[in-house]
Amino acid sequence: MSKKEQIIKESIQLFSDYGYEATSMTKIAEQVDIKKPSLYAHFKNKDAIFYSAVKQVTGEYVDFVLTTIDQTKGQTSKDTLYNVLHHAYTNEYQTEFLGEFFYRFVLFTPNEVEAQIKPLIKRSEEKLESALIKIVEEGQANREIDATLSSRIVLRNYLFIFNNLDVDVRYYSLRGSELEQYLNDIWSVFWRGVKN
Amino acid sequence: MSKKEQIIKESIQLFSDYGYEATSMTKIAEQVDIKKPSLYAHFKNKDAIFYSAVKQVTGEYVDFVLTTIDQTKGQTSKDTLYNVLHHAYTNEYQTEFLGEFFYRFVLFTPNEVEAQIKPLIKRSEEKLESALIKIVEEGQANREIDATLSSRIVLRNYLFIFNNLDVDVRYYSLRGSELEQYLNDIWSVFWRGVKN
DNA sequence: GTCTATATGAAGATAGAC
DNA sequence: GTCTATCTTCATATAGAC
Repeated sequence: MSKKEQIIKESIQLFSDYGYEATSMTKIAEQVDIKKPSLYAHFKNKDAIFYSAVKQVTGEYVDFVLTTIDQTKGQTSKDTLYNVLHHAYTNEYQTEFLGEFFYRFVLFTPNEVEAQIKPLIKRSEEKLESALIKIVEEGQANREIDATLSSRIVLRNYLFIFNNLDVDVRYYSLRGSELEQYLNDIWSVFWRGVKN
Repeated sequence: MSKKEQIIKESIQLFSDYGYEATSMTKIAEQVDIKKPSLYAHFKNKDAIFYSAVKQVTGEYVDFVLTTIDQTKGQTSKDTLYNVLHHAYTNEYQTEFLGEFFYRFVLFTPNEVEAQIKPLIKRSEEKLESALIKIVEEGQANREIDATLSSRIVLRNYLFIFNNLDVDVRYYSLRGSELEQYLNDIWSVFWRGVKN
């Protein structure tokens, strides 16, 4: 791994744990075992490191979810929707790493970099939504999902869970069987609410 | 309003908008129109201001919701649950002010003050949950809500919406009829999922 | 309680040698 | 590319006069 890649990797972890302001260039330099001024040989400034970190995380996040969707296709829509959700929340990489960073900065973007990173996040959301709406519409065509509900409402409710479950997982430190229980409690009411 | 109360009031707004680290003592002093060192006549340090701010916001938040529950009682459980949710999200004080602060620091507590404020937040949640579980159980006794679902599952789903709708409202800047639509989309699927 | 002046430290960033 | 040394700015916080 190049020094530049190392810097991005370690800064993702630090930004995740401490937030933007509380992550100093000194801390980043320590993590990659160089001195602070050497960082400026790789990046123009702190904002540039942050931007690269966001770009990498949003990219990995989209790839992760799209791959999961691909791998779970060919099942019923119910199973696909459930498995995508389940896989996203029982995969350690997603829950311990991507999610923490992603949601921290989606929800509370530092003012200095807001204009730069909002488009990155918006594009990643659009990609996921267009993949998921297809599954919902297939489910309605199959009569698995109530077709009197608009696909927009079903998708909105699914995304509401998909996006916000992360908040609860993090807040209650849900893991293992507790997480499994929580996920099923939320899923079961959702499915009762949309099934045909 | 005393100077001390003014400091708390203005600091809530600043912490809300900029976060903990990015809110400086200088900014707080400017907002209340005194010089920075004068702040230290009222509070020991920045953490103490933050603690007072959290204490006030969590107190007001609990009062707001409990008052809403009281005012909407005597209706069906369905109406009470819906109205509590609706009132919380169409009240400007809640959406523009309490929510922003509350969720910012519930989700991402600054490390310096985490140990002090976690108990404040936990207590406020417990109060709300014990008020809401009663309404759910009444609804099950009335046969409005499916009694084969445990009250814990129903409450969990309701709180999931109640707490996390805020995240979406803020993220998508939902207001007026858009907010109303969003809220109804989420509520309608929830209610289909739990009703008898 | 409020101020001016100041201490102390750490932040982001640069200059320039190697 | 990496370093030491340094600049500048701004942070929290205190001393002590009024």
